[in-house]
Amino acid sequence: MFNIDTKSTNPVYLEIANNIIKLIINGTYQPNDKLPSIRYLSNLFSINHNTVNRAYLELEHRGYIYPIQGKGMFVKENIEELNDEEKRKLLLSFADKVKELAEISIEKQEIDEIVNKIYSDK
Amino acid sequence: MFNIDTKSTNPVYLEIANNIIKLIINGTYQPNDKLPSIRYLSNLFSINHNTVNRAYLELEHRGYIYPIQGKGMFVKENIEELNDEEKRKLLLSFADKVKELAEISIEKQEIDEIVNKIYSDK
Amino acid sequence: MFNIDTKSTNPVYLEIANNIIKLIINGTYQPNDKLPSIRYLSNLFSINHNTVNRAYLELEHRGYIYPIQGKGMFVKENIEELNDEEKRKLLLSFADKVKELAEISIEKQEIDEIVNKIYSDK
Amino acid sequence: MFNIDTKSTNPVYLEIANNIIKLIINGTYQPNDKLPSIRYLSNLFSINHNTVNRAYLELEHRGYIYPIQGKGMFVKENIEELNDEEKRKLLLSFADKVKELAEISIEKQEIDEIVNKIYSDK
DNA sequence: GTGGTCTAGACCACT
DNA sequence: GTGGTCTAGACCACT
Repeated sequence: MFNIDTKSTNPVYLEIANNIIKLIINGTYQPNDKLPSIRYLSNLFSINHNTVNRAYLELEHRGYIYPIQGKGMFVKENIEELNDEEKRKLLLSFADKVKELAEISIEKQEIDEIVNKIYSDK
Repeated sequence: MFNIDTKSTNPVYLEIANNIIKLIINGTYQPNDKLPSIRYLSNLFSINHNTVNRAYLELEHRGYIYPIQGKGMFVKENIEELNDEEKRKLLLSFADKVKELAEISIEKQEIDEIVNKIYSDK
Repeated sequence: MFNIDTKSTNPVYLEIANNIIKLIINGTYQPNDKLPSIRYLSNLFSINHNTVNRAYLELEHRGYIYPIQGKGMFVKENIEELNDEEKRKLLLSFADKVKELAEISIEKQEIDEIVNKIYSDK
Repeated sequence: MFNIDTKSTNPVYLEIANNIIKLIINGTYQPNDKLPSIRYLSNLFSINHNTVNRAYLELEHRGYIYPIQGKGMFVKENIEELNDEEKRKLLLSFADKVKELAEISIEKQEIDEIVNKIYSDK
């Protein structure tokens, strides 16, 4: 379910935050659902709990989650707008990626094949 | 020609290095061509010369370029294999991006539209 | 243990890198051992931390070591091939040195005495 | 006759200077012999004439050669002491090289073979 | 003018 | 405390 790329130059806390946003967008975590505990995720990824904490702080700042003292972090309600904004960002970033490929003369056909393969595997 | 994304979490030196690799792959810089000088690029991007130097050091380590003392940095010959490897990496990273979009239920149609738009603009 | 020759025309960062390679080859540092921290070595040699960092960057590029964020630099596994390659280089460089001496008419006997002395002192 | 290692981290002007010293020590250039012209060597090594000039300046400073205005550079007389000093330095540097090899557990036998080979080829 | 190396100092991410 | 990145500034070797 989680998919943290440690080879990325993204800071680990951002990798985690972005991952959780995707799980919220695709409905894995619904409004008012409890998110995994800091301890659980820090064990899962073999990283320090402060790093997971920082990821949750980031999500709280961005308006995705809220804490309940002593209980954990929970998904906020009415985040459709945030989700749409996030999708828009991901599509823009996708478009940049496609432009990159076009600039180095990758054929459109090669791109279509990759996209078709992924969507037919679903 | 250059396209440095300062909003990226990539270190600036990697943004520069990756940018130059793309310009080598698409043939803007041919084998034995002289690359822009460290001082020129540091002025162009308003960054410290050591950062550009680090980018060129990275490209040298990866086998893309070589220095001539007092003359500048030049593109190596016989880098077809490096270029292919780099293209392969970019396509893999593209596939990951598409998988991300599929996981958050972006419709294939939306993706196809973006790709079509970019390739028809070319 | 460390033996940095500041009189050498080698850049300081290479002196450090080469020194550490020798300590890896002779087994002082084993795979997955933690290397001295950048700050420790920069204090030890009274040089700037960036210079030690550059030495470690060099070793990382050459495939000898890897970093763990917040923990330090560690010796890689499966570096036998690298070690053999490095030994080969040192023996080639040694052969060049001997040729130099032969060319200026140093007697073989003088060379043998030096070699014998060093190996009997071990 | 000349043997300039451009891969060395030695500055090129020092490589040239050291090379000429060896040619003086082994008698290729005798006292009062004229050394090759700056123009000749800069063509031979495909380098700028200033670099050769710098090498000759170095040799002049070290007491090996003297200039005659409009005629060129010549080997000094009575440089036996300098030659001995230089030989001593080369032997010390050779001894360091051997110590290096001993420290990385190169067998004495391997060293002896290299030395024997080079001296029997002479 | 061009790259190579180094210092002093700063701030960030992660432990 | 540990590595990673960056700035500002300096001096060197080579053209």
